[in-house]
Amino acid sequence: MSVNVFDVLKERGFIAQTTHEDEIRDMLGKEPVTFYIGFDPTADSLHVGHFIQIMVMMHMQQAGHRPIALVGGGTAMVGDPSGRTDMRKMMTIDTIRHNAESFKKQLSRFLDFSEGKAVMVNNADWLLDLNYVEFLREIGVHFSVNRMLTAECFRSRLERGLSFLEFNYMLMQSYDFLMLYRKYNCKMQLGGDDQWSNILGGAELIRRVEGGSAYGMTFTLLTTSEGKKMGKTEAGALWLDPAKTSPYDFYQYWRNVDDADVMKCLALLTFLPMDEVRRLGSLKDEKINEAKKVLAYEVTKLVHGREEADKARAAAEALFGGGGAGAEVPGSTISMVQFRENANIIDILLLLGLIPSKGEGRRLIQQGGIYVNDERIDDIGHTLADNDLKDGSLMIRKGKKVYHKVTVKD
RNA sequence: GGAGGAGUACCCAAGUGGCCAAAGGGGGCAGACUGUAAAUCUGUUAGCUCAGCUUUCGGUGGUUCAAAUCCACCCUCCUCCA
Repeated sequence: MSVNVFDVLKERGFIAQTTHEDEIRDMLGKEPVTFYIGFDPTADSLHVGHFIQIMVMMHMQQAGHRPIALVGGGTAMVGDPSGRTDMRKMMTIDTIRHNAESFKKQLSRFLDFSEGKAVMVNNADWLLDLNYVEFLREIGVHFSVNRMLTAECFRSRLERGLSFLEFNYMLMQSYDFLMLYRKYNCKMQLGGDDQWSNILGGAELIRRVEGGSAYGMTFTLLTTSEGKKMGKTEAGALWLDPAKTSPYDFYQYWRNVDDADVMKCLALLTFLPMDEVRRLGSLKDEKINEAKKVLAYEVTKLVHGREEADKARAAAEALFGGGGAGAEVPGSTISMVQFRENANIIDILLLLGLIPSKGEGRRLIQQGGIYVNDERIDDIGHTLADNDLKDGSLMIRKGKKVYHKVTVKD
């Protein structure tokens, strides 16, 4: 092994906390290591927050280590209190099962699961059949409530309330680590920095029960320079599922990150060499737009593939760069009948889902935020006519950045 | 189980009979300025058949010409006691 993956992760800014920095570095440098990261299926798609963990797994796999992707079909039944200020809604078993399937599909796109190079497990397989008393006697005995309560993730919740259900989450996750240690000789657990206490719990459990050495490492959460969580949009999270967040929107999200966050995102979310990352990240003023284009393209390519990334980039250039009459511009197709029945500008905006209510539409127009074929609409009673169509389509723009191409077919 | 306290729009939070579709802040959206950035400034932020009407202040019912505001019951959360 030429370059130690630990150094790579460190240089790129992934690592937040480690249990034993030197030992971990040594181990990763001299032998293939089996490690795991857990993903609780709380939604039907992974999002960008998960993607950073996936990046880590890819880096590790490339360095010859073996990732275990754990889908938390069992732990999702309980809900992780870490990083939450309020109680989670309990999820139904069917929902969790469905989500777990989606997670599996998405994860298998990023890692090579052939020939045992990576493993996918679901902790429902061992958690759901546990016997309560046995579990308490075998595992529960090793946990000190006093100590757990001093953990940051519980302390914040003591003020707002913490159910016994959630309190057990740490034990379940610790048990996962123990199971994987026994079954796969899994020696490391990685995760987001909010997982630190849970990871420590597992590493300590293994040391106590098995006398073995287990390690943990956490990664920076993706936050903006102002400390806000990244990957959140008004519509919710930035999903990896193209049906939930279109590749175009995904591209645009990264195209529009703050100047201050460009370098961090390039390091964490692309495989570009660090020299290049540093070069792009140090660009100033409007030059930094080049870096943002690279970022948007590279991340979209990783998540959605080259073809989708090309399309997203072409659409962006057509719309913002005044380039060719964009082919892959986001939009929708309606029938001639629909077009004529909704000729009123507000009706068509509503039909296209660009506004949530007519009141919103009136406001937008009154404030000059709606354009049809690049002409500002200033009358809330404006109606579209057939000759607004150019080659059977027209372009509606809302604000500065939201483009929607309407194609009308018979 | 007992004693107190609280539940207001996307979030925080003011409002304790009419002047309340509800102050202020945050967030969002739009405009100006710009680099598809940030900061700043301005407007806006329940719905509709929009200078009028309808629905909204945990829920249900009541008092009143008039209720977010008063009364009754219920639900949820918090604190202290057991």
